[in-house]
Amino acid sequence: MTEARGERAGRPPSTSARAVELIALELFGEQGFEDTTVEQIAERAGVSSRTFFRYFDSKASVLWHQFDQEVATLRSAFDAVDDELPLMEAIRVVVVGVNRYRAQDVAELRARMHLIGSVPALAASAASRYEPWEEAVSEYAGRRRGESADALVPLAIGRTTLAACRAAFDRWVAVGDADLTVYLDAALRALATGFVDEPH
Amino acid sequence: MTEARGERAGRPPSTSARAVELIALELFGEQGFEDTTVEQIAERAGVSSRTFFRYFDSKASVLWHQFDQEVATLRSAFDAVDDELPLMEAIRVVVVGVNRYRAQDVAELRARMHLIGSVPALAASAASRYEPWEEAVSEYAGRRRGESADALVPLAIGRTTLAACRAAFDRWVAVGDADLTVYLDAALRALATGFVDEPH
DNA sequence: TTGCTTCTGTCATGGTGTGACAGTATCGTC
DNA sequence: GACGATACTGTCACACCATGACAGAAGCAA
Repeated sequence: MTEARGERAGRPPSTSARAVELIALELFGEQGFEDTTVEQIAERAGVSSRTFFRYFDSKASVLWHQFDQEVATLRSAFDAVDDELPLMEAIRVVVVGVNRYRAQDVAELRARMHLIGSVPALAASAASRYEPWEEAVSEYAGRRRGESADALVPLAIGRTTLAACRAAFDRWVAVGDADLTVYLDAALRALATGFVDEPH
Repeated sequence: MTEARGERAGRPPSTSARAVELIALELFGEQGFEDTTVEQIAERAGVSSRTFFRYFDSKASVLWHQFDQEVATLRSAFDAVDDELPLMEAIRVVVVGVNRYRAQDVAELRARMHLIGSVPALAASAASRYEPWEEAVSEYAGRRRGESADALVPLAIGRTTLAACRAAFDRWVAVGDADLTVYLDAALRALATGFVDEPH
């Protein structure tokens, strides 16, 4: 009978996932990912390490907290895109559009992507984190092509789209002379042409 | 001065990486990857768990022992391929050719790929293991296009080629009604066309 | 036998991640 | 204000992975 709850109940959380995330990013930047223990993060956040693992599944999960939420954005963008566009063009428009980060977030994004790219343990965790993102693309491709998202080509489209975007991210982190969207657009255009040898 | 060694020296190994690998695969099949401890593998192999970690970097590394050696095969195949072929066609020919596994190895390959696809910890380890494979493709693409392998497009070609192959592998493991090379060929042909919507 | 080399086991240790359980802080209700 | 329900927290114990240090074992060559 006590179903409908007004606002909240029980003891309020000591902190928030976002706050812990920022502390973790700070420590990772100071002394590296491997040399930072969960206990250090928890201590600076004012909680026990046991509580850290209630906020995040693993030490690596901290880096993906923001990203996980962006998959929903991606899905809704696919729902809104014009289906008159050729398939790969629609995907490019959606992906580039979703990645127009606000200027204030660029520094944090860059730090995060740099860590993911340079720390083996984080690169390893990437695969499972990117999976929902890939699936969103595969499902759109399947819908457009009238097949299951599990079919070979939709699956390949999801995977290769992510692969092209990761290449763009890596180049952007390494060079960074232009906006991220420029790199993404170039990589996805190349993918859509099948990487033809440009006649010069 | 004791440089040139005849055959061998020192205490001979108790076992071999290959023998430990087969034991591990057996145990993983029986009771799953997570529920198999390194100590169990080592015990059945007649060594201590410390010695296991001298044979393999980690528990997951066992699954990649064979794969690591195939990258050399891939590289030499790229050296031998006809450069007159269009770039993506050459890549397809090389990759499909390298994957013509002998019939006797198919069962083991399938078991391995199934584990890699279904166990999160193994999927996570995949990224770092595939990296040299991707690089081999990127280097060939860079050579053919007259750019660095680190440039955006060669990097994207390496990553997307692997992504397409992984899609083929997954479908082959799930369905498996035809030869692996059929799936690889189809995925790489689709990639080379930029996933155009087939007119029917 | 001696010395060198290579592989091995034992021991100790640090770190991740989880289950069990009790404690604490807030709610709504009487 | 006392009460129970709820949600979060800390402490404790534990299994497992992975690594460094060190000594012992087993082969070769002189």
